[in-house]
Amino acid sequence: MSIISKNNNSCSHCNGKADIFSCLCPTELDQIDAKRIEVYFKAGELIFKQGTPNLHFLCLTKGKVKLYIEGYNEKNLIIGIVKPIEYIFGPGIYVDNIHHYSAMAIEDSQACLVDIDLFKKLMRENSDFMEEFIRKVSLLSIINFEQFISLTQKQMPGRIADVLLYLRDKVYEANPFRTTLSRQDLADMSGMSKESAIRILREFKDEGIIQVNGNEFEILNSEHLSKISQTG
Amino acid sequence: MSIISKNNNSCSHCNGKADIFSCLCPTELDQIDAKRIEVYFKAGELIFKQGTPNLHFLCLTKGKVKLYIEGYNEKNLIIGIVKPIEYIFGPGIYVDNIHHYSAMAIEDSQACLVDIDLFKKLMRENSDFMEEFIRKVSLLSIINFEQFISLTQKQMPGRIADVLLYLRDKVYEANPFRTTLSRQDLADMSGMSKESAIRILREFKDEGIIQVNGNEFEILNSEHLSKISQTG
DNA sequence: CATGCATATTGATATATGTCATTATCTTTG
DNA sequence: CAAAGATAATGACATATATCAATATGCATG
Repeated sequence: MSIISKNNNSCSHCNGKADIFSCLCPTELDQIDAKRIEVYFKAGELIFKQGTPNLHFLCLTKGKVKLYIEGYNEKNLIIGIVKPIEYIFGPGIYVDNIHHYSAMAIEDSQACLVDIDLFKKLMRENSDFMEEFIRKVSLLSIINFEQFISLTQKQMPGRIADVLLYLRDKVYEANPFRTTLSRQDLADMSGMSKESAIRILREFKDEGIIQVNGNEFEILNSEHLSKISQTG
Repeated sequence: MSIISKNNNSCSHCNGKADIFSCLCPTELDQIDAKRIEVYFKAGELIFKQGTPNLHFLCLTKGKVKLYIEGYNEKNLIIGIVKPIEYIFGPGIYVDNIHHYSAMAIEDSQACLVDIDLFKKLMRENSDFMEEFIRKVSLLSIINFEQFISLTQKQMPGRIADVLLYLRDKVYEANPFRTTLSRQDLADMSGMSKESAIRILREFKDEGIIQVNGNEFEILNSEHLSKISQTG
């Protein structure tokens, strides 16, 4: 991981896409610009680990990152995949300054790190910015509830369907899509064993609902998949 | 449900226990006092329902309330039990003004309803208050993660153990404790069928880990129960 | 190109958990 | 107090899911 601060890109460059920062005036953006650190991560590299101090607010500008809770018996639960330009920040910021999940690059990635204290200061000074932030936190929480219900009340086919639809609609925004997530990752997203995930994928393939070729997936029958998602 | 506004109690009366409001100055508290509505709910009454507009921030002053997501096939997932003096507010406040879970009194309860717009206004004006609010939201999120891991990675005995420890330590703060939660509720807290919950409780009883008498529970072997919680 | 290592796949089997039917217990109500 | 309705408990059984072992496939490395 290599650190390059203050390169030719600036915060205002990201600003167009990165909604939350559009609440900040130029002076405020400059403060962030002056203190932000730009970091590159290779695919597979750990960005931060659950349990370590949470010192930065992170803005992903390139690549993709998986967020996962490290649970019991070496099992992980992937709670989301982040793509540019989106933010990575944990609930620990205002509680205990500890990361409550881990983040790992699943593609070569680039991120800006903003000092948490500066971030908090701007929040206090700019209530539009603050409200946008709360909106983001709240949205995360709502998405969380959905995954919660999916994992606790649906059977395996429904959960795999949810993962496939999530990847197509929210992560890759394409169909077919090629993923760098392993089968183990797909299992960690749907709360089941790797073998079970593979089996369900094969069933979907046999039924003509999806096409699978290594890491390339294509959803052929969207309606059927949505129905499986709903009937659990 | 009967509504009585502006009774002899005031916000400052609750203030001592209700940390978040201690950030407000008397003038601000008066604004809330002037607009708050005090409501009584009988055990079993619905306080608000998932999907309906979220117009109030709620402060529970008496009784107990269960928060639950209404999922598929009439199945509910209880995400928490609230006791006085704690707050009830959903992530919808800053997103879509919709309740994303339902709330039901499980004991005769009393709550103060504060208009969401006034609440948001105070948040904008008082950044201490705002930070306390975010702290609360974040804490909820962290607790959520824990339940998430419990439900997705532990087997039934571990999940029931978690529920029992939660009730003893966080809800009733007593041992033995008497609950108004039904077996179905306990099942909804641990993501399993009512029958399974009953079975596990009986096993714990047979092994001398707990004592059960109708709705009165006593944890006899705390260490063993914690171990079960940890080994999943 | 061969070798080794990681990942993916498959099948057989064990286990956890849900469902259904039945009985028991408690609570309310007339 | 009896009857009825809810809730709780139990057992038999079906099914979903994990585990384990074996094999296959892809991919990097020398």
